This record gives sequence, structure tokens and C-alpha cells, in this order.
Amino acid sequence: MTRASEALPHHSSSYDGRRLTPKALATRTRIIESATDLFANDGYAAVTVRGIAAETGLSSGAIYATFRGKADLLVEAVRASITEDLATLPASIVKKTLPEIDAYQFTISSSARRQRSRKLLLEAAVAARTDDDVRDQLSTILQARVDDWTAAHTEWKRASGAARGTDMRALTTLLVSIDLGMGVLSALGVETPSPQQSSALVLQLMESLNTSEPVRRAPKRARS
Amino acid sequence: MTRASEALPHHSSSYDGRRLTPKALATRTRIIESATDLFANDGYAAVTVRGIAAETGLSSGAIYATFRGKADLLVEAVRASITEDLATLPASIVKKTLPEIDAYQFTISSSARRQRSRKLLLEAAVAARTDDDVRDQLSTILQARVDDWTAAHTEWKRASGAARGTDMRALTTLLVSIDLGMGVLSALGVETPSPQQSSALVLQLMESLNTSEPVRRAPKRARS
Amino acid sequence: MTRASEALPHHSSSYDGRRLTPKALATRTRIIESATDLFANDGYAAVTVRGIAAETGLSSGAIYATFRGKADLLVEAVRASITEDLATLPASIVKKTLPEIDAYQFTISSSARRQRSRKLLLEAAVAARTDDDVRDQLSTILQARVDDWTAAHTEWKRASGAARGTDMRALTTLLVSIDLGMGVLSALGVETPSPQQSSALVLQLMESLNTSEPVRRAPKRARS
Amino acid sequence: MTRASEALPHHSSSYDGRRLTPKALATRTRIIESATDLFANDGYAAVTVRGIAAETGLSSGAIYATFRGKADLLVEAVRASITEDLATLPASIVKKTLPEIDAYQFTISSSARRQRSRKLLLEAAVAARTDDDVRDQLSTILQARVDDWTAAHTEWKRASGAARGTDMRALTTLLVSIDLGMGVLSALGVETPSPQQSSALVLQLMESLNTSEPVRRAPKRARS
DNA sequence: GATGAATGAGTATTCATTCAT
DNA sequence: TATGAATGAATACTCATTCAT
Repeated sequence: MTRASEALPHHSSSYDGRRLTPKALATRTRIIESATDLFANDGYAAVTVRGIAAETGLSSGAIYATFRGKADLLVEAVRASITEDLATLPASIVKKTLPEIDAYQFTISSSARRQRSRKLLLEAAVAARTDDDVRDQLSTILQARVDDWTAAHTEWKRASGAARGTDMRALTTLLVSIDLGMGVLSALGVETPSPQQSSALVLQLMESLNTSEPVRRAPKRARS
Repeated sequence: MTRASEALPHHSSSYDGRRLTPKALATRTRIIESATDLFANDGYAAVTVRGIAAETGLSSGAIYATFRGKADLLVEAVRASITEDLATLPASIVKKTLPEIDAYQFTISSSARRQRSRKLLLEAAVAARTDDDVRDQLSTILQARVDDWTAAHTEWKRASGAARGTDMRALTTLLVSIDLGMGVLSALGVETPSPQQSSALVLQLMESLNTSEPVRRAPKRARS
Repeated sequence: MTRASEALPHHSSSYDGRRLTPKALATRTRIIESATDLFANDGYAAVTVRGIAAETGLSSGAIYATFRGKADLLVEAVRASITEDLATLPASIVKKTLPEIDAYQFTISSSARRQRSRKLLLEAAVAARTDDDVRDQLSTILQARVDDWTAAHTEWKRASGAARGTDMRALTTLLVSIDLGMGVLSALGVETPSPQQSSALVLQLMESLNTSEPVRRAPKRARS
Repeated sequence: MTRASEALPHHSSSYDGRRLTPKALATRTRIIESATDLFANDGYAAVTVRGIAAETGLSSGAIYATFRGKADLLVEAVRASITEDLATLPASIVKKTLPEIDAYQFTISSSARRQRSRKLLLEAAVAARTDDDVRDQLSTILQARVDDWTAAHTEWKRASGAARGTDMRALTTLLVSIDLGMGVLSALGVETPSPQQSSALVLQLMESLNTSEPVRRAPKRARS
């Protein structure tokens, strides 16, 4: 009876996709794409809602009919970006060993897509520091991603018998950190290693987990 | 595009320290300290020049007598923070091996000082993305630091004969990235490994550079 | 200056009721009812056309099929409210004397219906200050009501021989003013007299018109 | 030590006047005067902060250096208006009896000053309905004024022995209501009595309190 | 009749920065 | 050096209204 559907725009944008007119969904997608580009290139703070609207070919009001506001848009941009990232690898995933996959991530790390994603995450991190709501949402999204990746590494550990004594969550987080950290350095104008170099180092780290004793127990004579 | 670029006669704040009355220097230091705290805690964008002034016990106008503007203040805060970071370790540097020092960095990575520094750098990175002038200055400051650290690793490589075939700049950058990347994850509300875990992993990576063949040449059969 | 003045073909909403399908009439009535509630409770400025639509179970577009716009809705809400007010008393009108009726109005002045009406009129008054079209329409509606009431008092004066020298329009207006003025005070958070007290004072005023000489002629020695 | 004086603009504007640079005070007064005019003439909702600034010959930022915002400005405008109203009568207050003073208020009720004040109060009342903070502040200001006036009437009652059985607060509130109510009618485009007529009616009401028995006790046979 | 996606004008508010004192 | 009053540009967000379907 109460068709509050219009008055209170869905705005639970967190998971939507269903319950949206095809038209509305298309608009939503278009807006997210524009927003992602702008946030990543110009920086969250410097981007204007009007700018996003213009880029999308809409009026600023249209943005607010679909998203709660600029912050919500950022969160959704991150969500979409993460989702897309995951959907991008599959092709080679089955055929290689996990360490190779990890290393592969760095090989492609200079691709436009990956860079955009990394920049976006950087902007999101800073926005999250000030906006609790953003932080909470991003936390959920990203933690889930790390969890998935951790599970993959745990499975790899079990199957290969490698990395005895190494915490897979720590390892996974560290790998993600490297990627993000390079994004920070890059933003700061510091030279970062080439994809090949990063990739090689990461592979080396992963390999070392197979052979060497867990460092933890005998850090002093580890090399003897 | 470059904002704070107009050269005002009385401050080339980039390298100052000389040419300032003790009183002025004290004021300058106090301002930087307040600014660093605020930028790190509340975020660069959210911090107000007036807020910094208030925190320091000055009027906003007084800030502009010492710094070119908010952006300049950020750069100087980073410079001071970096300088302080370096001055903090020395004590133990001579007595341990480089890998242990690297690992040590992560051990103390949860100290208030280090966290503040990491947060500041995160804010700086994002600000640098929008402000070319900031980026240029920070680039110089940080590149120098990485260079120093790289030199230390290169020396270690030479002395220990370890890490054949590994690019020391890449390694150094990677180590710094891990630290910064964890700062990003932390800001995003994602759990990060404990200092012990990070430290152990890093040590393991460093150790592996001694034993194993350089991964680069034979990535496919690296573990055989 | 006159905003809602453009004459759209299908609604001269001013006097409608005829020329509408039963269904349309029902919708119209429902909308007015919702609008009245919202305007009175939340204030004209704070109420949204979409909010009214949602409350009514319609889309905002539907409102515009029936009313020229928000302002028109306000006018119609007032018209309906006034009409209803008049229809509410009749029962006792014949049995009591006019002064008693006047006093009675204040007795019931705290009823939900009366309060809503008073609040609506307050909002309307302020809206009318800015919107000439609204003002003109409300003026017509309300002036007519005061005229009716004035006529009743004039008849009473003639019949009872009371209130010699007193202008009945002035008296009527004053009685209405008291009611509205209390609404203003109430909105301002100022305590207003109880219905009993107001009622008693009004009755006393009316009574005084019977006994005392018209004050007008001898204001100076009035109390001697 | 903390000179937060600049960072947190005084903003306790409620009672200020002291602790303000002469210059600042002058600015403050000028702003209030402009705001009062605009609010009264164009209506609170229709008035723009920029408009007030322009009228005052300042930038919009200057307004916010002195007032919390538009709402605060409204409250202060009312406070100033009330204060000024009180300061305007004194001349004749001592020489006349209270009823005559009450009546006098209506005589001058068409003066520009009084009209402006009444319009302002009307706008304030409507704003108060939506903004609790405004309501609370206005409530305090106006309640105090009614209290003062009530005290005067109570004293008059005691001294003259008049108005036995009549609640002086109720009477006072009613007198104020009449004034405000006429403002509402006027805004609604309804004719209001001339100052003379209003004045005469009020005087008559007041006089009746002297002679007649309190209506309260014998409402039923009041006309017999 | 109704829907709801889209418009786009309108505005309060913030804040880095300047400058007369 | 310091103050703090003043500037004025910049922007997120709201909402009455329209119109293709």
C-alpha cells in the first residue's frame, strides 16, 4: 500500500543490482564507472559530484537519486573495482601454482586497470580515516577479499606441504600490502621496482617458504 | 597547477633551520609538531589551518608568517617526521645484521611514533596526487631516504655475499612498501599481522636471499 | 511574481469537486488529508512533495496530476480545513448565545483538529508572505469566513441590542486573532492559557459589550 | 595559553555584547539590522545569507564569523527586536494606567517598527516549529518578556483592586496573542481592524475587568 | 491516471588566505 | 611578529517540477 519506493530511494546500494530497473541499473553502472575513473585520477577530495555527473552525461541530481552521496559513491566504486579485479584473473588461475599466481599479480601490476584500482584504494583509505561509515563498509568489503585470498593460501599450504609454521593470513596480508604500499610510494613520486623485479622478489619470498625452516623458531641460525 | 609555488621572499622553508631566531625556530617547531599530530590523526583534508593555530596557541595569521600555506606545512611535517624516524634507530644499527634491522623495523611498527609517521605519509601521498608542488618536494625527500637505505643494503650485499642477482633498490622499496601498505590496510579497517608475524616474514624473505639461487633466472624450476 | 498562476487546462482546483470521477475525487481527498497533516506537523517548508506522495501511497508525479504544485496543495488544504471547521460546530450553534459560542471555540481550542487547523493557518500565513498567488487565494477564502462570522455577530448585536457602538467586524477579527495569536505563541514555545482561562476571558469581553457604555466615547474617565 | 579565541568564534552570541571588539560589535549590529529587515520583509525562508551579507556590505563569510548560521541570526534578530520594542515605550508608561498602556500598544500597532517586529516574530514562530534549537532560544526570550508584562499586570491588579478572579498571565498572554494574531491575519490578506478599533476593544476588555463580577463563577447567567 | 527517472536551479556553510593594525 | 576581521571561491546536497513510458 505504501509505495515509499520512490520517496526513499533504495539507497541500500550496498548489495543492489536486483530490484533495479534495467534502465536504473545501467545508469548506476555508468555513474560508478565515471566515478571510479575520476576518483582514481584526480583524487577523491578534488572530484566534484557535478564533475562526475558531467562525465556521465547526467545532472548532479541524478547521482543522488542513485547514491546516498559522494562517500557512498566511493564505497560502491571500490566494491565494483574489487569485484572486477577478481573476475579478471581466473583464466590462468587453475594452471599455475599459487606462488606463481601471486607473482603474476605483480607482473600485471602496471596495467591501467590495476593502477586505477590501487589509486582508488589509496583514496578510499584516506577517506575512510575521516568517515567512519566509509571505513566500516570498506572494511567489510576488503576483509572478505583478504579472507578469500587467505583461504586460497591455506589450501595451497595444506596441499603442497609448504610454509610450515607460517601464518597464511599474515602472508596474504603482506602480499596485499606490498601492492598497496607501492601505490603509496608511486603517489609520493618515489621510483618503484619494475613489475618484473617485484614479481621476482615475491616469487622468491614464496619459494623460501617451502625450503627453509620456519624462521620463527630459530631466527639466529636460520642460514647456517 | 602548482599551487604553493609562488616564491615569497622570506621563506624558502624547504631547508630552513638556519637564518631563524631561536624564538622563531621554536615557534616553527611547535607548529610542525601540532600539524603533524593533527594531519596524522584527523587527516590532511579535515585539518584546518585555524585548528593547527589553535592547537599551537597562535592565530591563523601567524602560521602564514612561517609557512607558505597548508601544503607547505604538510611537506615540512613529513620532512621532520622522516628525519626523526632515522634518528630513532641508530643505537642498535651497528650491532645487528641488516636483515635483523629490517625485521626490527616491523617489530616497532606499532609504536605510536611509527604509526603517526605512517599515517602522515599516507595523507601526504594522497595530497601529492593533487598538488604537483607537494609531490615534487616529497619525492625529493623520500627518494633520498630510499637511496640511503638502498645504499645500506647494497653494502650489506657486498659484504655478506648474499642476494646475488637481487636488485637492492627493488628490495629496499619492497620493504618500505610493506610498511606503507599495512598503513593503508589499517586505514581501510583490515586486520594487519602482528609486529611479530610481519617481522618473521620479512626476516624469512631476507634470509632466503642468501641461500636460494636468484629466482629470476629460473622461475619455473625454482624449487626443484 | 505569481508563481502557480499559469492556467493548466485540466484543473481549476479552486472549487473543484464536480467534474471529477469518484476515484479521482477520493485520491484528491486523500492527498489533501496527507498534505494537511504533514504541513501542520512538519511545517510547509520542511514538507516534500515526495513526502506527501509517499504518505498518500502515490508517486510524486501523481500529485501533479491533481494539483498545480506544492503551493496549490497548501491552499486547498486550508480550504478544506476551514470548511471542516465550520461543519464541526453546527450542532450546538442554535442553542447557545453568540458569546457562549465564541467562548466555546476556545474551550475546544486544544482539540487535535483545531490545533492542526491553527498550525496549518500559521504555515499558510508565512507562505503567503512570499507567494502572492497563495496570498490572494487564501485571502479570498478567509475573508469570506470572517465575513460570515461578522454577519453572525451583527445579527446578534441587532437582536440583543448589545454592543452599541462596537464594530462587529473588528470584534470578530479580534476573536479570530486571539486564536491565531495563541498558535503563534505556542509555536514560539510560550505558555498559553488553558482553554478554560481563554474561554472565560473571551466570555467576559463579550459580556462587557452588553453592560458598559461604549468605551470609545469616554476613554479618559472610563474607570472613574 | 590556548588562544582558541579565534578558532572557535565566540558564538555564544546569545548574550554577547561584551567581550567584543568595538569594530566587531559594530559589524554585528549592522548585520542584525539588515537581517531583521530582510527576514521581516521577504520572509525567513526566502532570505539568503548572501543577501544579508550584500545588504550589509559584507561577504557571506563575515556573517559566519559572527553568527552560527542563518538560524542563529534569526534568534538574535528577534532578541534585538524585542529589546528595542521595550525600550521604545517608557516615555508614556509612568503617566498612564495599565489598561491605557495596553490599548496604546494597539494604537501604534501600525507603525513600521511594530509591524516589522510582528512580521519577524511570525517568521520566527514558523522557523521554530522545525528547528528545536531556535524554538528553545526563542522560548526563553519571549517567555521572559511575557513574564515581565504579567508582573506589571499583577501589580496593577493589586494596586487598583481590579480584575478580581482573573488570571493575569492569561490576560497578558491574550493581549499579546491579539497582536500576533492580527499579524497572521494580515499576512493572510485578511483586513484587520484599525488601530483605533483594536485599541478601543482592548480598553473595553480591560475596563470590564474592573466592574463586572468575575465571569468565571457564574457563566450560566452571565447575560441575565 | 500513474510512474519514477531525470533535471537543474538554488544555498548554507567552510576555509585557505590576505592584510590593515 | 602577531592578530583576527574579512574575503570569496568552492561544493555537496535538496527538491519542485517535468515528461517519456
